[in-house]
Amino acid sequence: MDHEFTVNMNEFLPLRDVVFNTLRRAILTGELKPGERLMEIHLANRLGVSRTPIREAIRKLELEGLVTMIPRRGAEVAQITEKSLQDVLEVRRALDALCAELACDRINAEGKAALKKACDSFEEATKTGEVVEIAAADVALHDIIVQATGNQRLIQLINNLSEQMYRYRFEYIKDESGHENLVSEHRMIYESIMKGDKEAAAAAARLHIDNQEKSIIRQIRIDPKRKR
Amino acid sequence: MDHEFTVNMNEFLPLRDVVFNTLRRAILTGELKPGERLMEIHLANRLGVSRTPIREAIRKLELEGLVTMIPRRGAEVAQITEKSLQDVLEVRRALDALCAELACDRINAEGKAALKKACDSFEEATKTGEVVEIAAADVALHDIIVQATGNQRLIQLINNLSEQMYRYRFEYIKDESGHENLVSEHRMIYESIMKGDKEAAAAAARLHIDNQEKSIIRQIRIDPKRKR
DNA sequence: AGTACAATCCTTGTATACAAAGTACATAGG
DNA sequence: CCTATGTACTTTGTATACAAGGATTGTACT
Repeated sequence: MDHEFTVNMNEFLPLRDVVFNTLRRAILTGELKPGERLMEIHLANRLGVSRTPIREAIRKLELEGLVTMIPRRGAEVAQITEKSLQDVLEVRRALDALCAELACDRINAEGKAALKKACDSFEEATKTGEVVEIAAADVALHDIIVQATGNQRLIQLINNLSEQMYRYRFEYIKDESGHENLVSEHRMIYESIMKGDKEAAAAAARLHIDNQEKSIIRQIRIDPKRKR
Repeated sequence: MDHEFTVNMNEFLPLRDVVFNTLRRAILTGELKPGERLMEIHLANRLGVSRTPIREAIRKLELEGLVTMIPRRGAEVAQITEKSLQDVLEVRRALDALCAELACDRINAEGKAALKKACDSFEEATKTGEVVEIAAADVALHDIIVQATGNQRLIQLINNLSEQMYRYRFEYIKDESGHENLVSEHRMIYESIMKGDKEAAAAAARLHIDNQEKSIIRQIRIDPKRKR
């Protein structure tokens, strides 16, 4: 089996961070599959570095929950179970609702302008039907809301939790039938924030996650990637 | 300046994990103070290990937000600002409320029994006035609720966020005047969960955090440890 | 006396060497 | 033929060596 990922030497970062980003990307895009072993020497050879930066990167991936350590056996890419996805989504539902509420209070004029634009861009994107474009527009929109909270810890946590589902983000966007729903959900969140209606914004954010959850769970059931 | 922490060699864990736990504990208890540099060779000598496990432990502390990396200068204990504490508490408020709601649905018979016992134990502890004992009873009670959710990700996140405030946990318990409040807040949460009243449980959990926040912020204002 | 420059030391970043443990395979015995 | 044991190999865990960058201190010159 041959992987195609490679280090990006342009980055002026410690090797451990380059390796960390590289491996994380490979895991999140599915290039490294759940259950696959991460063997230090192989990775070191492939990435052209020594074991030290590899090991340090793995420590971070470990704490992030993307790899599982097995004593004396090393790291492997964490399995994604339906349960673990539901756990993540359950937390995200609460935190996205919190984001929406906080954004109501804290978003400023330029944030509002950006949000309006992002909302329109998303609607445009759905019309093109380009999955990648839609996904990007979706991320951009949510990012504006998250950033508007000004809560660094919250921003970090949401980003981390979102990552856990990156492998499935295209799946639920591919489902064309959900597009009108996505658009109207975004509109709902957008309008609630504009009005400063925290209750409505939180409710809309929760509904948005609920629908994503349904979509993702359906995809998993159809194509159960979890081997064990 | 001399630190007294030492490794616990009884543990049958990789050294990196022993070091990680040791350093984390030292940071959370305030033994290592914000802004203090973590120099690898010194730590290695003090803990009787080589630099490798130290470095790997620091990578995890870095991702956990307990240390800050400065390029070519190494790690130092992360500063705690009032803003960062409020950020943490804002997230905890949402997640504790979520815990309370989920616990309403998911707590089982033995969980209920344990919760009742923990609630009584806490009340007992406040009567003794022993700060350490009160803190332990408080943790035990909250832990039962958190565990009752059965959501591993949520459990992990709450534990991590709680840690960020360990340095202040004694401060707000020392404040004797707040004890009746703490007891009644716990009772409120307990009863709401027993009744399965999610709304009330969530509200009580939020109130509980609100009061802790007030107490902690007051402490910080009195004794502003942040140097910069 | 103050400033600028240089040399040295300290610390991190990275690579490699060595030890221990676990696994797999092969061989021998029942 | 199946099982059990031993040996060799693979891989992690830990230590150490080496290189490079930054900071600090000392000295010389203005």
